[in-house]
Formats: sequence, C-alpha cells, structure tokens
Amino acid sequence: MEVAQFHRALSDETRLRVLALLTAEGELCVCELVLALDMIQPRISRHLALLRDQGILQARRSGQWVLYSIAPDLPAWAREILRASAGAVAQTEAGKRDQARLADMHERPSRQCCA
Amino acid sequence: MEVAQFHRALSDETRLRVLALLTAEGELCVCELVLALDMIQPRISRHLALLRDQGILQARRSGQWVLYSIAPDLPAWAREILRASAGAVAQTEAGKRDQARLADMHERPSRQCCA
DNA sequence: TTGATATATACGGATATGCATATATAATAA
DNA sequence: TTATTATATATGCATATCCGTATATATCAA
Repeated sequence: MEVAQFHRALSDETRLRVLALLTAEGELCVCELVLALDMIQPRISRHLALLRDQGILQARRSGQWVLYSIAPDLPAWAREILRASAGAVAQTEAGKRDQARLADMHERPSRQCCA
Repeated sequence: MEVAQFHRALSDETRLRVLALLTAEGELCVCELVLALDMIQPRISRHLALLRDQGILQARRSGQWVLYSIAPDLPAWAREILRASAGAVAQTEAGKRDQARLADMHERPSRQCCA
C-alpha cells in the first residue's frame, strides 16, 4: 500500500530531520545537509536517494552541487503528513540544533546568485 | 525520536487498515477486526499490541471481548497525521473491502447493548 | 468442573533496514 | 591533464521486522 510506504520513508530520524530542514529552507545541497545534521556524507546521500526514489524529494544539479527539495506534486494527504511531521521535528532538540548549524554556515551553495 | 517511532508504527498496511477502521467506527473488538481484514487472529493481535504499546491505541475489556480505540490523548501533530492517513487508506481498495466486510457482519460485539 | 469462545504471546525462519568503510562518478580549478 | 571538491553507490555486518504455527490465558456457558 502506498500510504504504508510513505510512512516507512518517514520512519527514520535522519530522513525526518532532512525533511524538516527542506520544508523550512525550500532547497538545500547535500553538503549543507551533511553540515547541518553533522553526519558523514554517504549516510546523507543514501537517505536522500531513498526519499527521491519514493517521489518525496526531487533533485536538480547546479554546477558541482545537487540541490534537493520537496517534490511539488505530492497528493494532499502526503503534504499534510509532511507538514505536521516537519513542524514536530523542527521543535525537537535535534531539529533546533540542525537549524542552528545551518544558520551558522558561511557561503551556502544553495544561496549563491547563480544556483 | 518520537516522530520517527510514530511513523514506523504506521508503516505497515495491516496496522493502517486497523487504524482506518477504528477512526471510522470508534471502537472495535479483535474479532471484528479479524473478520473485517480477513486475517488470522494472532496477526491482528500482534499489530494491536504494537499500536497499544506505542500509545496510539487504548484497550478495555468488556466481558469476553477486548475493545480497541484510538487513544484520546495524542499530541496534535499525531492526530493530524492519523486523520490524513486514515482518510487515504479508507479510499483504498483494501480499505473499502474492510468496511464492506464489517458492515456485513451480524451481531457485532462492539454494538451490543451492554458493551 | 468442563467445554467453547476470545485474546495474547512464544518461537523459529525469512527478509528488510541501517550503518561505516571503501570506492566510483561528476564537475571544477589549476 | 592533474588535483580537488561534491555526490553516489557497492559491500559486509548487525539488528529489526513480519509471518504462520503452536500454545497459553481469560471469560462465559452448561
């Protein structure tokens, strides 16, 4: 069932923290997520690939970076679940730490003029 | 993280179908769920126990039956996710079959006068 | 008490999941 | 081209999850 698959994709803390940041920021590259979540790069990439394969995220290359964002064509029930989950995660200790680390980052690729 | 655990509990089709029926019906005994989902009883009981242990369901005994229902004290984000998920599952083929089998059931324990 | 119905749990096996390390591919810079 | 940065994937291991079968417990009826 599609709904079960969707929840399975959201059943991991790493993926939830990624989705919370992307919901708040709109678009982020892998290296920004690596820094914000303070995890090694293969771990972030693997979770991003899963979310992209499930149709929850979309990716586009911009020069040397790959920028991820929430897929725009999700059904209404999925958007509601995503919004409720991202809101809850953002108020978590881990979620707040992620936001703080991202805010402290200098020269963010996703904010370059030509991104 | 609490949110991840919640999604993991909803990441199984059997549990989603149980939650969809309980959202629509309010309170159901194990044997009604066994009949509605057309699954063997240990399988239903195991999933009910998981949802109860996670605090998503509550149970009360009424004579020889145990009646399950959605826990009343869930946080707002959990109620929203539950509502969106139950709505989506109810419109599924499997969800509609479950409702039909339950509607066809005679002498339902959860509807007895002294339940 | 005995038998029948309702529900819960233990067990063993098959499969899925998440991780770190190592390595491969892609784009840019020198 | 070579070196560097960014991203993706393969591998092997440990653990978690789900299932059906078998069995245990609880309630009620006779």
